[in-house]
Amino acid sequence: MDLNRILLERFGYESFRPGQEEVIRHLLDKRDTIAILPTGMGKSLCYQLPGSVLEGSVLIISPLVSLMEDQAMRMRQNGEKRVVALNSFLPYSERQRIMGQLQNYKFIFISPEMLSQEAFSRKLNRIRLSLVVIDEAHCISQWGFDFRPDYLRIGDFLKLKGRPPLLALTATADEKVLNDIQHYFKMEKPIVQRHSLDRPNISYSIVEVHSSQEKTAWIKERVAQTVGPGIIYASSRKRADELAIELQLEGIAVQSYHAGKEQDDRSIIQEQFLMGDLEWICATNAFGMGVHKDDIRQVIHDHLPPTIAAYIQEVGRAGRDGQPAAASLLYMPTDEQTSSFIIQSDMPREEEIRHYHRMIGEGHSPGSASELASLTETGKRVLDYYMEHYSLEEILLKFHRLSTEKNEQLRQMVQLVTGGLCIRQRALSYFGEMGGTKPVECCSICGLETVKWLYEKSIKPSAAEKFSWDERITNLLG
DNA sequence: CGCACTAGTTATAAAACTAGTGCGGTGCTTTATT
Repeated sequence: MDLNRILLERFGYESFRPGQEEVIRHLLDKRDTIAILPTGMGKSLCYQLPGSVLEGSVLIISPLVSLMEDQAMRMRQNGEKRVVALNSFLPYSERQRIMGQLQNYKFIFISPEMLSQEAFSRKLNRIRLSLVVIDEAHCISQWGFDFRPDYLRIGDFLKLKGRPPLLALTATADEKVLNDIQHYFKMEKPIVQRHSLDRPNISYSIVEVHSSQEKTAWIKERVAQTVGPGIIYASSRKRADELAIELQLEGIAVQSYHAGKEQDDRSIIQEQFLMGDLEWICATNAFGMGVHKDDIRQVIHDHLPPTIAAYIQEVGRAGRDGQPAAASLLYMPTDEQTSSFIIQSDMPREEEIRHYHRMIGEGHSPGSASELASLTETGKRVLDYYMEHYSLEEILLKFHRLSTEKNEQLRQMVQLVTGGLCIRQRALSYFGEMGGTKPVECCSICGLETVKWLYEKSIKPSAAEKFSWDERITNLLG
């Protein structure tokens, strides 16, 4: 098949980006494929092209409603009209209508939760699928086990005999994430298409301080003196708000972003950041997925991310245009305990698990049993999944392992920060890469010259060049 | 677990201690007996 001709005729591109053609060929050969490609390397083409030549529909499982809406909108803008994002944003009647004629859509975006619904998966089983895509597939590791158990149920759905090839897409995957993807999505001898995670234009630095006031002062000075746009990652919503206010008082165009804000506000803030109306964003880890902004110059961490994979993912949002970018992480020794607490806090404790299990065994309804066992709503739904699949002893063992794993991952992150080794090399070796040539501005361990470009604040674009408010709202509404 | 904040303590007054308290991330889905 002449893929280059199809690429030009249907998509208008002269040539493939690195990795794309290989992934597409694997899929056309009916092989399960895991593609680790940096964001902005045209991941969506990897399923759009095969989808357009194969018979049947492409099912794309996406972690966020906003992400699927965004991608569906882009596809429609590019002329593909047979695309639909099925989610709770749609009125019930509309959803029913779409479900009734599902086979007429070429590209169907859904969440893992939607896939778990009987009515929907039955419908889906009756139509012909040419390809199943799991976008941002690392979410299985990040969320599946203790937060969004429906990620684990995707595998149950895919068990069906004669399913089409499966494509798992992600930008960052360490060995554990790769194993989780293969195992829980029940992939068969998948081909792994990798692209190096090294980003030579990003320089890393670790800044050791002794209090959060010192962190605040450092951030204020840094943001005042150096170029944006940038993202500041904080560990709590409160801290993100607090930093945003501090910086606003300095006259910086900045807003905070976290899950405690209204969805509409979140969309507008993200859009303003993309358009350049906001120079900085102070955010929790809620910010990032689906943010297509190439010119982010800095990422600052006010806290310790829970894993190296999460850290590299957040840092990787800088410098996608290939121009120099700086990643700075502020660290004080007590940060380890704070991070440790956060990652352990939502996991059900052994006593709660035993209690819940006993109450269900005695015939209490899941609702009342979870209340009696003082479980959170999330904890309950997670346990419900495990109780459908495992015995009590197996569940306890699984949670024990999960907890140990989380601590170990955090320990590795601490090691990256305090170990005194080259940060780039240490991070790359964590992903099993040897590390290529060392850039001049590598990291604070290797020694950074005064990074001059950081202090060359450019003139801001005039307001006239930007979109008007009305246009922006129209864009938001798609 | 650690941090920020509050209330209570001291004792011829105000600020400085101490003990106690609350808080800490990520998202999907809700179609029914009133």
